Amino acid sequence: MLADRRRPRKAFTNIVRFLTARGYAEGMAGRAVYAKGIAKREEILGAALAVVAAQGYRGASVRDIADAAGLSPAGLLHYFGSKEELFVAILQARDEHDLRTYADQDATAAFLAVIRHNASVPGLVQLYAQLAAAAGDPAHPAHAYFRERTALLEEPFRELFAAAQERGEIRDDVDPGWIVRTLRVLADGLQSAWLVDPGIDMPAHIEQFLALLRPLPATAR
Amino acid sequence: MLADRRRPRKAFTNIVRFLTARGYAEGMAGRAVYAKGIAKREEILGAALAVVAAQGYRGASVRDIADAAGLSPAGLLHYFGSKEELFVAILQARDEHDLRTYADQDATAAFLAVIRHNASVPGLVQLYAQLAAAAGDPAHPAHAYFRERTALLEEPFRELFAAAQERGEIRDDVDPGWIVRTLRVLADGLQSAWLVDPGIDMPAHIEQFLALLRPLPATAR
DNA sequence: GGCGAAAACCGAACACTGTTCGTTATTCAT
DNA sequence: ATGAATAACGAACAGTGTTCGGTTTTCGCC
Repeated sequence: MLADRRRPRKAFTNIVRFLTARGYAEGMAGRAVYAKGIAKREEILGAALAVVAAQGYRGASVRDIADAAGLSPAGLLHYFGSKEELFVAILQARDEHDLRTYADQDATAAFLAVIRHNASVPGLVQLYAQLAAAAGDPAHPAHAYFRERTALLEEPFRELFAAAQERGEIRDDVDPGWIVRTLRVLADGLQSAWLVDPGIDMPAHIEQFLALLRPLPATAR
Repeated sequence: MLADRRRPRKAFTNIVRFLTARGYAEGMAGRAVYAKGIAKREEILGAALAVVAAQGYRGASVRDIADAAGLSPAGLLHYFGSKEELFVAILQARDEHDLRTYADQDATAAFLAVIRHNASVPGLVQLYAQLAAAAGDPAHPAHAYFRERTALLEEPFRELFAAAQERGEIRDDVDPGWIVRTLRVLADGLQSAWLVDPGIDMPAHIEQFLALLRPLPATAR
């Protein structure tokens, strides 16, 4: 019953397992089943991201992406039901990659690492920001995606911060749910702002916020 | 030379004056000069917002908006050079309205009042979130708009928070620039998140953040 | 190893998008 | 009342995402 007092580690391994088991990740990758199809699907995702990075979200048409992937528009739509679903699939692939890459790190360290890495892939950030806004429409595929993703990611983070509170590492007069939501909303907003003004130092900004959460110096001095 | 120690009031009056003088507000409202034209321009703005509120951002075509305003698409484009500029003009009109409405209030109170009011106009929030994301593209009209708006609004807020720090009302170990940027980014991100999950209490969330800025109880107890 | 069902893929068409252009009708200062 | 600028339109345009019927390719199974 005594709480584990060691530093939190491998925070996301259970999420990764849950996601892959659920088919959220590359397992049920749409309608691709043949070996060639699976490879092509991956190629399309890469081509789409490259086109977005090169021409921006606005300038990325299905025809452009299909050309870049060596495919006709109709051939592309065979894998992803629509352009919107293709874009969502890119974000899902990114999630899966990030989870696998940072699964064995401390939660906040992984969070900061992702943010730091994002600054090197503006095309992806642009796509994310655009879809996060479009997710406001319940009919948009991104809506369900963001709802699921948020619920899935916030839960373990909440527990981690609650544990950190009990350990006395962060102030105990703030709700862990509020912290997690703030971090998410702050990160999303920062990325949108960073696209407009690349001078913004996203990791430093987040770290400043985390510093605000440190406990009051009542017992410290 | 002694600083005014009263509570901050009428925080935005100078901004309003600056904006209107610059033509940012309804003064240089595009190409409308005749009485009928000015009225029609206003009608289009209202119709566009109504269509967005009713059909969502995605479902709001130029033809729909033109119909709602009793105009042909070409007639509409006479006032606003493009659909994107029309949407930016809606946000500008909103800014102007908000500034006039809350100009005589305390800055943070006005900020919270705007957020609170936004929860009653989801169409407008959706439009704002969408354009804030699109502003990442330097070629998009929203880019220049958001850059100007950010610079214009953050400056006085920064000074207000710096003054509040000197008055000892908020912790002095955080950069006022960071506070202001965080508030903006937090508000923007919250609105996007609220569109996905309307259960979020935006004003309460912001107030929680402001509470974190209150000075440490070093002298208090 | 060839059969056949399913997947992969395409060409052509479709409805719709935002925008341009030439032209006509209306406004309003002089 | 005149005339130059504004207001407004119809028609056309290139481009969009998507659908559909059909052909080619893959690959497990007998």
